Amino acid sequence: MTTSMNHQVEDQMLLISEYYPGIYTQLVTEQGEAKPRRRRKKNKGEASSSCVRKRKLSAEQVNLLELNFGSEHKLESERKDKLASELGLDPRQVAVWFQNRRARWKNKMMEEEYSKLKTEHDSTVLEKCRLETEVHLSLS
DNA sequence: TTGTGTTTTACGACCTC
DNA sequence: GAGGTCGTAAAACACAA
Repeated sequence: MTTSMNHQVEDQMLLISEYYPGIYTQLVTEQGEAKPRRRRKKNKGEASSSCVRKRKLSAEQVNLLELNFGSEHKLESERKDKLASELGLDPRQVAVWFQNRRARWKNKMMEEEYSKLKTEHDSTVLEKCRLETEVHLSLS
């Protein structure tokens, strides 16, 4: 737990734009023309037919994954294979875990950035009000 | 219990390099 | 073509009523 806390602090010290330079522009398509994504078909194949249910990763597996994510958010294939064999997982699972983890991290960073901007905005509005009152008083 | 909201795992579609 | 993001399905989990 303490290590993941350290990673959280490290995370906060990095600017989100360093990792995702196009983070904001990616949200809006060019000309605002959003192409509707096609719906994913349900996988009637492997998972359901072979009764392989989605299972949660163990705490140890998650710990090791978090540790790796803390040191590097991107996953090269060599590292992916190594991690997968260490954890007894499919390399695909490791890749998916990293994808999802990056998405969660990005959301967290966005939330932090939003609340930071909101605080700045609020204090600016307050200052504007203060200055307006000051001008008002000096004119009357 | 069970209904409901949230989180986690997984994947398809699309994008970028 | 490999590996990324995005959006979403569905299982797993938490928890109030």
